[in-house]
Amino acid sequence: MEPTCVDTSLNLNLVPSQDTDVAMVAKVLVEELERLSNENKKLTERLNLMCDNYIALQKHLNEFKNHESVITPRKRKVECIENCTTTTKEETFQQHNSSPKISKVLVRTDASNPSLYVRDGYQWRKYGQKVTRDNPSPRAYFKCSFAPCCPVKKKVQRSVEDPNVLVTTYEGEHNHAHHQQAQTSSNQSEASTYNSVPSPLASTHDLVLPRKVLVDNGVQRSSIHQLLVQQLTASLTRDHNFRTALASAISGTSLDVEKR
DNA sequence: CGTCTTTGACCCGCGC
DNA sequence: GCGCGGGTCAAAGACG
Repeated sequence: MEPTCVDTSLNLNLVPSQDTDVAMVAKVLVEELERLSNENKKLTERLNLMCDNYIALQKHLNEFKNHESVITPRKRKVECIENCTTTTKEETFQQHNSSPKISKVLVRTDASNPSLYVRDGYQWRKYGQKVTRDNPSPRAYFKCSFAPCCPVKKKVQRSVEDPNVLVTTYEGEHNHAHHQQAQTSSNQSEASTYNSVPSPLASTHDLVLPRKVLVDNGVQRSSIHQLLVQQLTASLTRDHNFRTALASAISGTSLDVEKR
C-alpha cells in the first residue's frame, strides 16, 4: 500500500471583507466541510486496513506458535493448552479451550505496577508464586476462596510479549454465584476505575480489596445509587464521541448566548 | 486473634 | 533412574 497524504488541517482563513459576502463564506465553509469529511473517510479506511493487517499478522503468529508446539513434543501439556488457546487480540481477549474448564483471559494493566491481582468478581486466595522458565515475570497461583468447596483455580502471569498485559488462566468452574456486585458496590473508591460489565481487556488496577470489605456483603441502597452514578459518569467521560458531542453542544450554547 | 500473603521446600510428571 | 520444571503445601510474618 502506498502512503497517501491526508490533510486534516482546517482552512478557515475567512475574514469577511467588503468583497466577500456571507454567501461566499458559507460556500467556502461547506466546501471545507466536504473536504474534511472526505479526509475523515480516507482515515477511516486506512485505520480499517491497519486493523485487518494486524489481525492477519496475529493469526500468522499463532499459526507459527502452534506449529512450533507440534514439532517440539517435549513441551508440556500446560504449555500446549496455553498455545492452543491463544488467538488474536480482536477475538474478545477471552479464549476457551476445547475443554470448557480452562479459559484464558488477557487483562491490560500498568507495566510499572508489579501487582498480579486481577479482579474478576470472585474472591481469590493466593497460595503460591513461581518464576517459570519461559517468562522472567513470576506466575501467581490463586484458589477461589468465596465458596469453601469451589474447585476453581487461576494462574496470573505477565505476558512476555507485552508487559502491560496480564495473562490469567482459569481452571474449573465456579459452583457458586458471582461475587462481583458485593465487591464493587462496597468499595466506592474503585468505582471510577472498574467496569461493571467485565471487559476482557479492561483497564485494571491493583485489585486487592480490603478484607473487611470482602467479608461484608451488606450493601446500602444509597451507596449503590452513588456508585451507579459514578460508573455512568466515568464511562461517559471516557467516551470520545460523547466528549465531542458535549463540547460542540456547549460551544453551540455559548454561541447562542453570545447572539442574544 | 483470625485471615491473608509470602516464600522456601516438597511433590510429581515428563523427557532423556 | 535422574534431572528439570511446574504446581502445591505449609510455616512464618503482616495486617486490621
